[in-house]
Amino acid sequence: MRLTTKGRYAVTAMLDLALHEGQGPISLADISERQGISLSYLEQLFAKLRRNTLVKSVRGPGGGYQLNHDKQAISVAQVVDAVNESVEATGCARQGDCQSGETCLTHHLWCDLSDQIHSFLHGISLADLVLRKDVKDVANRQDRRHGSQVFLTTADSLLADKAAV
Amino acid sequence: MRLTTKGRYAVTAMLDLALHEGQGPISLADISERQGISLSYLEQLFAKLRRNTLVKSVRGPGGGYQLNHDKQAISVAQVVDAVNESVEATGCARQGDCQSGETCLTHHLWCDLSDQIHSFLHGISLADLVLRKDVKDVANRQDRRHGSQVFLTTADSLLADKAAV
DNA sequence: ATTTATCCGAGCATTTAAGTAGGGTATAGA
DNA sequence: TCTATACCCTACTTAAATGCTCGGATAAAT
Repeated sequence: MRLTTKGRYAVTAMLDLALHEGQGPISLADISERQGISLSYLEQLFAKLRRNTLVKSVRGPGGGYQLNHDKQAISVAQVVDAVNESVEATGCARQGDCQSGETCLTHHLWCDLSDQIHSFLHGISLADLVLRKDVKDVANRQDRRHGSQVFLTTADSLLADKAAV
Repeated sequence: MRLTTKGRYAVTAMLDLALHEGQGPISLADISERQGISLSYLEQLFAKLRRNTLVKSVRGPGGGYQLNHDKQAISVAQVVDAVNESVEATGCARQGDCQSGETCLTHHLWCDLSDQIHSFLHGISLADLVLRKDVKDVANRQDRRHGSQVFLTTADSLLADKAAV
């Protein structure tokens, strides 16, 4: 099992798409600038996300990427899985043949751990993240800094202004 | 974050010690044979476990390793930590400076995940594992195969015999 | 036609895991 | 005292993955 910037980048980029939903296709250049991720690396990640039908692309000027499903229907676990970062703690892919064909001493422990992690990440959708206060705060900071027009509710604006002071 | 055979080996080896507690020092050669782990690699892992005072060693013939604390007092999390496999999902070690000094969009998500994993692994002690049926079954199979005398309760013997048929 | 963007593949530096190799040192027992 | 056993330690090797870069191709809007 491993969780590195690869999976974190993927989730961050997908969340960026979710945050700017309704603004048409979002280019990778925008995401790269806002989230501080290398453009070429983003391309590779989005190739996998597209193959897993999590996003759809529009080519040409004004093009970019959009979520292919509803925010609520995309879980963090799906995104992490899509870029090949398995959230699987066993070494035998749950087969139980960890020790030369037989079950190793700690097999079930790692199965339990895998279940924990998977159900945790599966229970969080992009929509859930968009609603979180800490996410909103960071998103507003990023949008202000990179000159994107954001659609804030009055309440959100007041909160953001307060946070900025 | 990463969890590979390194951390799994460490927990498996520590559990082997816990299972054979009261039989004097256990040699790494025994653990190597029972658990199918390279002897030299075990030596490296136990160097770290010893530096973290999780085990104590006895040198010379008849020597080996023993748990340095009570089974109940050693958690899986401690063992994994000892071999430098941090169960930390953030890339900034919780500092919140993930994106060029500022907090990245998904920082809090990975903090939450880290908490989940850590509290799960912290809540499981070696004593807990020793009591599990699946662990007992594997341990009995291993001991029978490698000719070690095991101290079974009558109930355990019956269970093990049944399982062997 | 030119610009903007997604696509696609090759390649590369760095790190880590996992294991090998080959020394040593302490000690129980003959 | 000798010797076998076992811990101890350092250094190397192999393989794989991460996180990039670079160069180019294709599609579409101006």
